[in-house]
Amino acid sequence: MSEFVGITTENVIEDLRRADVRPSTARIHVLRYLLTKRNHPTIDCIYQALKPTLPGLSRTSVYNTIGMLSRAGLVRPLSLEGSEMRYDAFTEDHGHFKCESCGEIYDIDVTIPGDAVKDLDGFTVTRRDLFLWGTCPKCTGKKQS
Amino acid sequence: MSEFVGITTENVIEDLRRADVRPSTARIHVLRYLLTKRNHPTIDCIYQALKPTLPGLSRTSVYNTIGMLSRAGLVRPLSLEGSEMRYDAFTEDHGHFKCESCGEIYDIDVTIPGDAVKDLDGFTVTRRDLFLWGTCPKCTGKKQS
DNA sequence: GTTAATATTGTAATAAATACAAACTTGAAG
DNA sequence: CTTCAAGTTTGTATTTATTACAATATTAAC
Repeated sequence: MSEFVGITTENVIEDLRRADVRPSTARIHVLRYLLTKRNHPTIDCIYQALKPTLPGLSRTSVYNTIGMLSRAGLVRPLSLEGSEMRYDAFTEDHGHFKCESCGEIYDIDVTIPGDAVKDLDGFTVTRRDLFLWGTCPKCTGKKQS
Repeated sequence: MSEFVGITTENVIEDLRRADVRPSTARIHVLRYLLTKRNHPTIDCIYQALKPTLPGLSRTSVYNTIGMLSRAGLVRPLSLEGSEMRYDAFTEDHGHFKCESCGEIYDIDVTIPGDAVKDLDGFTVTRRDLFLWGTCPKCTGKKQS
């Protein structure tokens, strides 16, 4: 059924249960969407994508669902531009690159050594993100040709 | 005149001229505000703070001014939450910590080694930011007492 | 001072996010 | 199977950040 091996509806329900989130229809579909398409969608992206499958879906529901999934730690919000929030089902530590030409967002591997961040005595860090902006290879290629 | 040594109105005008930005009243006041108070204000903070001094100031002007200063590289926008953009006159490479308890934003020293970010062949990076979220020492203290 | 170029104002429009009450689901207990 | 209470979802209304734009004002070179 799933486009990707290992991400079946059953798996998604399992994920939800493990995080103590009741596996309702909306939640299953939203999380499944985020896990299969890993394109950092906005609320509206998710809404538009799921509308055909779930005709009764409302934008507010997507907000609620995403809020629930974020609180449960299954999804992490990222604020790259300040206007439209984006969401990522991939919660392991990694960075994000936003191409200023095409708008595409890429996950990037980051290993920040402990001594890179100084003078943080007394601070408790619960979440971190390295954001990079610039031009992606695709767009660099286009400009040159 | 200035609350801080070294940031006089003349200095600010100099900064603007060097960046090829005409030193108009609004621009001088906004940049001077950002350079002296380094509190990552929102557009509305700046507007409210400067209103008494510049009675005719409009919110739109602050947007325009900040837009100009950003394009000129004198100010850098940071998106920490996705709803309200924040701005920083400090454009050297550094990170940001947002306290989830009191909302305060702290500048943090960061030295990210070249090899910390992998697989970025072909990407041109023009801007980067390490964001940290968590609890600041002040709030940690409050909770314990 | 005049003039042309540039900045600013203020209103109106757009769009994201939240609040909330009414309607609907869900799943366990009788 | 039916009922009930708890939890979800909907859809409208509201709030708030941001942008668009035309009218007005300011700036700086001549």
